Amino acid sequence: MKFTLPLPSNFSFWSTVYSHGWCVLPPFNVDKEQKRLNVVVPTRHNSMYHVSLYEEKKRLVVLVENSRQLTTAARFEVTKAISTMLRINESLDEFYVHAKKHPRYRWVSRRGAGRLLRSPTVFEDVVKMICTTNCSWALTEIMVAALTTKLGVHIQGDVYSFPTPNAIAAQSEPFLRKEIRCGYRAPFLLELSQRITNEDLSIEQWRTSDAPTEELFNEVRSVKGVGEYAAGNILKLLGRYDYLGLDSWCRGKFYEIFTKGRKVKDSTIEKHYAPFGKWRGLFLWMDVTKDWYEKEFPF
DNA sequence: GCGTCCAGGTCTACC
DNA sequence: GGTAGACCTGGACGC
Repeated sequence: MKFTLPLPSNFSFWSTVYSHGWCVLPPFNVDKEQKRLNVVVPTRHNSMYHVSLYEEKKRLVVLVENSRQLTTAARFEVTKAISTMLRINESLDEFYVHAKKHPRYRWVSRRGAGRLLRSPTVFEDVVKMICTTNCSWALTEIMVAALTTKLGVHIQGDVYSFPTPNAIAAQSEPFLRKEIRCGYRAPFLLELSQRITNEDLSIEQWRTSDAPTEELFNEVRSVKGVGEYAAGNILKLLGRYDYLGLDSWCRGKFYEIFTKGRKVKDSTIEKHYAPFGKWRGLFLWMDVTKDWYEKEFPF
């Protein structure tokens, strides 16, 4: 089944797809030949839709690969999920006004940069973020691939959904360590999944929470395995950019761009971005990923 | 091929 | 509040 969705004038599909590494972590998958983003969209009634997305004539084409017909309710849910993932209805006008004031960031609105791709659920974003901590990107890919193929639902071909909190909570710690290769992160993933299944943590409400950012940050930090870096970046995916979420890669890029490769303290980096107020985390991300936008396929 | 070392964030114990 | 060490894996390196 195929339908299209309108896109705002300042929206760039490809800039959003390649806003960070999520697009290559399953169930996301990029088809470079056809310039499509493939995703698996779960719905409330446990239906899973394998969807292929691409831009055509300023509209987003939604191709549902595993269903010929969608009910009105299912189509509404799929549309809502895609809009959430691509941040289609999130206004970045204020950010772009800010960016245009600085010659260094004039390229940002021109490229339609700033919308950070996110998963259908907050749970998926948080699990993936934990899987990026203290390891190489290659290991993150191994862990996420194992989570989907061993604990997700098979959709079609080599496509699997991302596991639910229930699916992870039902596993043993040794299984997560040995089969998912997540090592010492295993108890963190188990505790997170169990807190959600026991209804001790309403993680999906974070995206619509109107709590002050600092309060939300502390709640995100209450998840074991989520430290300063992970929480800062999870917050960016919740639409809050007050924290930098620095990791070794970001620090390295900052040194390269601003200090001729000389290491500086994190507090120096924080002072550098302080003038950007609540958008500082996004301005940092624009700096460290600027060279991505000059390539068709950054990775 | 094998062993050793290192990088990568977070947690916990300790001062 | 700050710091050291442990956690675990893949990759680089030397032999």
